[in-house]
Amino acid sequence: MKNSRQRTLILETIKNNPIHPTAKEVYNQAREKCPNISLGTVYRNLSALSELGLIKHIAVSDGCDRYDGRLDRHFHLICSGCGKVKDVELEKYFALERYAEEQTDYKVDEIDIVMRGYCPECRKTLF
Amino acid sequence: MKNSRQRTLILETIKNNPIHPTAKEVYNQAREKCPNISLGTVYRNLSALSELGLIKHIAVSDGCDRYDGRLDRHFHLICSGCGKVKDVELEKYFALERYAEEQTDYKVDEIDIVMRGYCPECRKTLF
DNA sequence: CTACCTGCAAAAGGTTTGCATAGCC
DNA sequence: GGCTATGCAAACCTTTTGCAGGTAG
Repeated sequence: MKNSRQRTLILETIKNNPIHPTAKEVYNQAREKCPNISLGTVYRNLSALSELGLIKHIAVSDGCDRYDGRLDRHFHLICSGCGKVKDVELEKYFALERYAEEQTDYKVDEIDIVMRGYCPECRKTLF
Repeated sequence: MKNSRQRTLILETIKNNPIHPTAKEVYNQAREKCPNISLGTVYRNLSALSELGLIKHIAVSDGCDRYDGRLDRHFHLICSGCGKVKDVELEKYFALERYAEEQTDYKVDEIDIVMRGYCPECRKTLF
C-alpha cells in the first residue's frame, strides 16, 4: 500500500481519540487539519485500516458504525442515556473464544462484546 | 397495542426460524402467506416487537441487522465463510454483566456478544 | 365510531463506487 | 512514468416516515 497524508491523519485521529468515533466524526476531525479531505476517502481508509488490523470496527446497531484505535482485548459499554462508549478491560479468565471453539468446532478469530446500560451520571439525572 | 394479522405473522416467522433473519428475509417469508404485506410494516413491527421484548435485535455490522426469536441467554457465532449465524449457549459462570457493573458502576441492561470465525465446513472447503 | 395499523411511495441516513486528477515511489 | 489514492458526486441499500384508506375493539 502506498503512503498518503490522508491515511496517516485518519489513523492518528482514531488512535488519539478514545471516543470511538463514527466515520463522520473522523471526517470532521480530520478536516481541521486537511480541510478538503473527502468522506469517501475516510470510508476507504477506515476500511483499509480495519483490514490491516490497525484499527477495530465496532458494530453498535444504532445508526452508524464506530471505530476503535485500541487493539487489546476489551469490550464496550454504551450508555443508553447519553450514548457515551466506555472501554472495559476483559479479564483473562473469561476465556470466551476458547469456550466457543470447544462448544462448536468453529475456529474463532474475533470477538465483539457490546453491553448497554446507564452510566452513573445518567442514572442520577434520569431516575 | 391492537392486534393485527401482519404482526402475528411476523412474530411467528421469527420464532419458527433459527436463521436469524434480516428484515428483508422476514419480509420475503411473510409474503408467502400474506402477499401484499409491505416492507414498511415489517420494519415497524420488528421495531415494536423488539421494544416489547418479544424478539431480540442483533447488530452484526455487515450490511443489515438481524432478528432473533430466542430470548434466553446465548451469543452468536458468525461464519466468515458462509455467513451462517450459530447460537451458542452461554454458561452461567460467565458473569460478564456483573463483572462490568463492578468495574464501572454502570447498570447493565443488555449484553450482545458476537464472534466471528469459520465453521467446520468452510474450513474444509476454503483451506 | 375511533384509534391504531397497513400499504405505498417518497425521504432519509449511512456507505460504496466510478471517474478524472493528483501524488507517491 | 506508472500505479495507487484522492476528491467529488452519483449510486446504493437499508431503514424511516407521511399519508390516505382499512380494520380491530
